[in-house]
Amino acid sequence: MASKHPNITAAELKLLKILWDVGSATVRDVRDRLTEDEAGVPAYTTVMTLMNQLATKGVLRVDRSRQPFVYEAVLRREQVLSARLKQFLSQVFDGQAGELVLRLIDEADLSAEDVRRIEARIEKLEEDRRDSSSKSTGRGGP
Amino acid sequence: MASKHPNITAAELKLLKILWDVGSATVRDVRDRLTEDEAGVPAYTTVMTLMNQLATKGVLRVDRSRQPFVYEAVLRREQVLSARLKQFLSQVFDGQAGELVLRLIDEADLSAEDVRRIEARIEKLEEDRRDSSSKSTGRGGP
DNA sequence: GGAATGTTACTAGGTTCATAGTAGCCGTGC
DNA sequence: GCACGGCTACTATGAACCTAGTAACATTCC
Repeated sequence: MASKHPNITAAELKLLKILWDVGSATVRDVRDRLTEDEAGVPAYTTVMTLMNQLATKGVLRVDRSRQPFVYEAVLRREQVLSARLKQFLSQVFDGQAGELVLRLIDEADLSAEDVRRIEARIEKLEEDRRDSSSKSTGRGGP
Repeated sequence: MASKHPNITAAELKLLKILWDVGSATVRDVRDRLTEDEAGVPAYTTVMTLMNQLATKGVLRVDRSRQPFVYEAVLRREQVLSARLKQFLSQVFDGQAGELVLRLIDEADLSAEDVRRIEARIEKLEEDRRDSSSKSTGRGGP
């Protein structure tokens, strides 16, 4: 059954990311791309189990007309990451996004490029807000 | 056994937050403060079990000289939230903090105050970086 | 001191999760 | 057509987690 926001576990997410990167892949393809992190690459059948779980949840689509089966992500990266972020934000930071951003600026090492982009985005956000409130404030005349 | 980064589960974190807020509390105090979310307030003994698990992990200290026992957080809010953030950042966003910040700016609804603070923090960060690179770039005059 | 009430210690059940094995199926190569 | 190699389906195990109950213990109030 396909829910719009299925619960995706950590191990599943790792596989899903690979699917997003390569577009579509077989179990073997995915397993080959798993970088050895701590505990080594999981067994072939473990990867298959996880991918089938994802398929059951409606996160992946399986093309069974090909042999071996070809898997492909149904949910877009954007959706999933946003849902995860939202959940994390409320669970850990009680929804206080401002706090989280400040902390990231302080603790994560942002590149100069990152900083530039963030500034631009903040600038844009403020402009948008000025524009949408200008009719009521009367500010911004000729 | 007290580890510096024990695994704190979602249910445990909820209790821990209360402890951070009130300083120290009994099982009953904590339970009384649990706001009814989805599934109602858990049983008294459930709260106790969780708090004892936290104590076992070294997250809480228990004063057993008082009756009922009084619990208090050992780990500071800062440490725990930072560790969680770090884990989330690497697990979901592959460590790309810039991406995460941009997404928050776009999707979370930041207050005007939030935006102000973020701007200031970014400004400060850039100043710091200018200062620390001025000796090598030769910029900044005699 | 004994009953009532609250607290703690211990135990347990049900769920999700990560991991993987085994048996059987299917197509290929000879 | 039959053996072999890879693939799939099904099943299993062990850990972590959330929840909670029961029984024993302490405290207090008469």
